[in-house]
Amino acid sequence: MPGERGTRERLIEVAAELVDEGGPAAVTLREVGARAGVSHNTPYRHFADKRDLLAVVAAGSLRDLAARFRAAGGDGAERVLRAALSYLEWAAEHPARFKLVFGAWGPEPHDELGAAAGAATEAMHACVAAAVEDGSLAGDPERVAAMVWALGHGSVDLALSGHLAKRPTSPTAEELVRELIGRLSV
Amino acid sequence: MPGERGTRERLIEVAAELVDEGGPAAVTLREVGARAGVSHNTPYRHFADKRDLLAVVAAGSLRDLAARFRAAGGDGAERVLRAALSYLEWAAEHPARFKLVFGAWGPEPHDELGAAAGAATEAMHACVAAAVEDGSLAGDPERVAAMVWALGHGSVDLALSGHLAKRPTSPTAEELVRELIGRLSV
DNA sequence: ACCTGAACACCGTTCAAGT
DNA sequence: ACCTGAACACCGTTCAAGT
Repeated sequence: MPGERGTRERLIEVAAELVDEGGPAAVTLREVGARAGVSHNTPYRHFADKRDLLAVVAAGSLRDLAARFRAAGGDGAERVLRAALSYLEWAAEHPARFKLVFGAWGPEPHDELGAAAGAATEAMHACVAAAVEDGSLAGDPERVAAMVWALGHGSVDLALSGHLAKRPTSPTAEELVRELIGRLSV
Repeated sequence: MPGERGTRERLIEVAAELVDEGGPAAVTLREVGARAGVSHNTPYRHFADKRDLLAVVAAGSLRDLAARFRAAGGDGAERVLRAALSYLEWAAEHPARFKLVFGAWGPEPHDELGAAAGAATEAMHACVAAAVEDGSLAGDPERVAAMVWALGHGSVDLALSGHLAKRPTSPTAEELVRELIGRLSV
């Protein structure tokens, strides 16, 4: 059948679903197995452990993000703004997965997750480098890219934690990103 | 004895220790009880559940942060910079507690944690409002404060997740904060 | 008021056994 | 190669009972 997929792909799909529904804590291997129609220890046939499964889910989300960056339209500073706004949208669509991606993975690195993070970083840097080159953004490209990324990330994370909207007059994440890029524009 | 403290305070202390050692996952009520010299269900005499205990730990950390903001020396933009840098230091000293404070608390709010977050936000806003008033920072105070907070928070969070230093030439969190405040200065 | 011991339901992980 | 069922150690939470 065309819709058929391997067990491994179904396990990843189901785990992502569970993360979206109730955060990483809601992902139990027993429930993953049940929803995928296999036993609760079948995941060990495809992943080293629970952390590995969650890291693969996170890596997939980061690859989606990188694809959005690459697909951002416009030129120069305008394109950087659109890429940054797509970051906010991505986080708003899957808040729990956003928290998972940037959560506590501990000291030991995970290859696939690290590679996906690197690719997303590169995609954002490419947007910014082009904008600095065509003269619509001013400053060292490395620093500008990191500032946009950090401010966008921080806005979203504070908003999701409920710590940004503590004051009634607090600006939104989108307003912050627009203001920063405005100030970085030549 | 002068060093004596109530069971409740010891439980909070021990839980904070465990968070620092191995993240929220390392905090088991059994280990908290053992280290505090009580049984594993004594915490339920003092806290609604595990989440409540962790939220109280997080609230204490946020009160420390607010105190550092208030204690920041200097004037105007200089004082904002020092407050922001103390945020970076605070996160670097207790990375796991930082992740806990801004972690996933779910939809239902926690009174003490919410109040502590509000107090920290107010302390940062007071620094920025003074700097805008004395003319060393330019812009709407609400927005400037939120930008500094968001960029500082995002830098630290990305650094702790290992996603900031993916490129060899990546700037540090401190460099990003300095550059932002430099650009916001008149 | 504060604490304990036993108990329940649940979870990650392992392993011998099945096809 | 892939999956299952039983088992182990562990955890959050509850509760009757103790002082």
